[in-house]
Amino acid sequence: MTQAPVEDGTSDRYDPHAVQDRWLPVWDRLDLFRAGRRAGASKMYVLDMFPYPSGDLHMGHAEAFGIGDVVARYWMRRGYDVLHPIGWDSFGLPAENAAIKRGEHPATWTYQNIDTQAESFRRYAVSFDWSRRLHTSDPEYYRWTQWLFLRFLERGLAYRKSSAVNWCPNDQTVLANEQVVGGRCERCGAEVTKRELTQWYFRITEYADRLLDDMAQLEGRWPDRVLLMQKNWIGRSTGAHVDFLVRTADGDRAVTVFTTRPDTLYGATFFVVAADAPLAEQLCAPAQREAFEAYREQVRKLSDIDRQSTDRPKTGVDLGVVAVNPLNGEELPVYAADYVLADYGTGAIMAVPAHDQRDLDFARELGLPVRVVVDTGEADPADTGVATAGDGVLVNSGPLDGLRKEEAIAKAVEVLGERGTGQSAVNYRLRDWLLSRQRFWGCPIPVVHCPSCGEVPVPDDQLPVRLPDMRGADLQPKGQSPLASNREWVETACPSCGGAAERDTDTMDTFVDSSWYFLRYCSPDHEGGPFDIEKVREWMPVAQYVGGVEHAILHLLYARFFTKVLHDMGLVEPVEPFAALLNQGQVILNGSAMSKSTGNLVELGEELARYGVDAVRLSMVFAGPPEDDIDWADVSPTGSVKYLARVARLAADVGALPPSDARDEEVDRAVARAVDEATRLTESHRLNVSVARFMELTSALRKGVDGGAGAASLRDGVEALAVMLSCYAPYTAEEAWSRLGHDVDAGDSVHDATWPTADPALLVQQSVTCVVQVAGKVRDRLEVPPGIGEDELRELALASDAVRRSLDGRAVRTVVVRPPKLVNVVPT
RNA sequence: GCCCGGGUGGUGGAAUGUAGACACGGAGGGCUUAAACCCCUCCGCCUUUCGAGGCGUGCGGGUUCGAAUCCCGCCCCGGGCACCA
Repeated sequence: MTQAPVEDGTSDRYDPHAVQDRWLPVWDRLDLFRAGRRAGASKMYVLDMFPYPSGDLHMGHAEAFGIGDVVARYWMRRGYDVLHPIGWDSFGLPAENAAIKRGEHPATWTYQNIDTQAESFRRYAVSFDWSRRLHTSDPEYYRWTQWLFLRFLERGLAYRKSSAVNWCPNDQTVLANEQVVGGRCERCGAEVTKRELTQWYFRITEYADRLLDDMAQLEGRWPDRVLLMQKNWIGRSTGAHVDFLVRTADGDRAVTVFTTRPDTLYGATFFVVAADAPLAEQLCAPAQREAFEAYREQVRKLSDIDRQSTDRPKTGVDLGVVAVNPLNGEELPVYAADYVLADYGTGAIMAVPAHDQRDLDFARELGLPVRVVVDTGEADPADTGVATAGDGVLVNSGPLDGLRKEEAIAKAVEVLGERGTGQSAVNYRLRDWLLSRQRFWGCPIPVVHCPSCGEVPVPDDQLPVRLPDMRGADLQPKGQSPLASNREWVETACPSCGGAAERDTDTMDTFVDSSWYFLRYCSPDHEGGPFDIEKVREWMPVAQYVGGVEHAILHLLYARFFTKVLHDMGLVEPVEPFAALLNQGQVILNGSAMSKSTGNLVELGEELARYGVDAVRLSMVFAGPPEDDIDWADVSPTGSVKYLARVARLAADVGALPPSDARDEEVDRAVARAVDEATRLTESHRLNVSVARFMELTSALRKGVDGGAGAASLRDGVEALAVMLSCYAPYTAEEAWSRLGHDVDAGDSVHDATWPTADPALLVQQSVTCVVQVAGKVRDRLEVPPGIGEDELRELALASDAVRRSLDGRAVRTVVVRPPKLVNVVPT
């Protein structure tokens, strides 16, 4: 598989593997990337989303960490004290599943993979500060995950409730809303079903407003689409809570609904309760009980996917009771239906078929009346089947008649308020974060269930609640955590009364672990708390976060939530953890995602063996903008190898030139231009264009060498190139640096060098190409001084032969002059 | 269905008043006993008297002296949400 080194036929060979073998041990010894090395320098935190240890690194890691490394190294070269840590998100389902399959312990599998990945990262030459390495499955780490959980519990932000939850029948565990994608389990793809279970939640909904409003700080620094996805996911809608009185067999009962359209209250012609909500059962008249239960059974059998399919006809059942409209006293029939969701709003709605499509569909299905109360100028929904949701003038609405929609909403809320039957309200699509999992390989929930004291938190000084070893035990998922079968572990003394009690047997969602790891990196060995507040103050927030868009509404939302809670606890200063975010694209192959199961796969290890680390890294960034997907079938690592060999050859040639002070203005200008542009381009993450500038500079320097240009200029130019390239292709840059005569072994590494600066005087061009257009078409090009005046340029342009020829005798109407770059001559 | 993002040579992609930088790929040439490596030239489409001319950034309009870029309407591709009242 390994290709013979590229023979360049001239003075020097460039063998990428030999270069790697030469410099890697030297770098290890020089310890170049430890945060805090540059005392007094400004601090900068550059972070890559930490990996999950499944097998060795793959092409996706190479892309993401390659980009992150360019960013980190760039700021190091710019003189910043950069924190660029690495760790592993090492709890989680895949470890457990793999372990079950291989009959191994999850820890064995996990830590073996971590070691493999760590060694691969080292060879891939990512500029990590290895002294801060952490694993979320270490007791030293999860002790503090538990500590944080207890703080959330104290603040009422962690709680247990019984509810219909997402259940993955394959993984045999509950899932958070965020982990259900299109009705399927995010991990395994199985269809998710519902189960009524008592589970632990984080009250993330309490932070919904701040999660939404603080996004203003992130605008322009996070990708727009991530902000938009979070905004839609939180889904704030404003409207009103309205209290209806429902006449049940057991007497009258107030039932509140949420609506965004209180203005349409007079158009309500029926009332609907979610069939699977406890409320439906409570309201149901005895005579209808049998029909209701049959319907509810039918609903429960539906999978989420079927239930959510949009073109399914609306179904429901009459509950045999009526709800009283608080505005006009009208009695409305009450239905149970599955198009109303139990866990959004209050699980009950007032139905206004004329102005809501879903209500209209239901009304037409069951032959219920449709009453227009907002005249929008459109045809009657009862005839067309199309509800009118737009603005208009209120009709058939008593005191609201004649008002426009917005006015009517305000008026309706006012009237409801006066009568004490409603008020304005805000509702969110966001649900609380279900964090408990019925699986083994996770952070134990530090709570004890005591028959007399109830839920008792484990005292801080008894943390961590260690995950028992359970080597050899059956970890097969069976619907409750395997921990439950370990009686020795489960049975414990109540921390409060000392009586016999049982540990909570669930473990936490791994997204809890990853919601604060970036804080732990600031002081990874801290023992007095999850992190050293002072160190966090020094480094946070993360200046540049790099990771995939797949975490747009999972990890990124949770980490933002955690940071806000910790801010409220006075532990963290910023309210946002990640000041800037870069979403790198995916590496795909022949148009589709790489996947082991379909065999559509390129192994990173093989590519590295074939082309070398630098060529793979360079190909990744040169292929296109960082945020775009890369189809590996379209890239040419061979081209990258050739380019890197050119650089090494150039450095050898220039390094061999006899010492001289001779300069060359043309070379100096080319270098200054490249430095100036590459600086801006790297800083704005336009890495592919930056590489193009390096290639141009390389060609210019080659031309200089072959043409006998001044040695001092050539030497400065290759040094500048080596330093800039060191962020992109660290091995080759070091090799070039060494060939220029730097004693790397003695500590003079290119990775400790300073990013070059461009002399502004050299950036001023002596002449500029001015484009001369006639009627907007380019007819001539003139070389003019950059400071040329408008009048002078106009005359010069009008005197051009090409312009005269093109005008062909026509008179000139106007001349647009934009010195020094453009003249547009407009004929009549 | 609703909400985003995007359509530029054979390919990946550059370009905010010169469309196609930089590459990949292709053609031709140099070096070589030969090949590889390396170096040079050319490659959007059409016409051409070789001077140049016409057409071109998904399609159709518009604004402007000037539009790949801004606006309107379509078409296609990708992504997010999906009975959220």
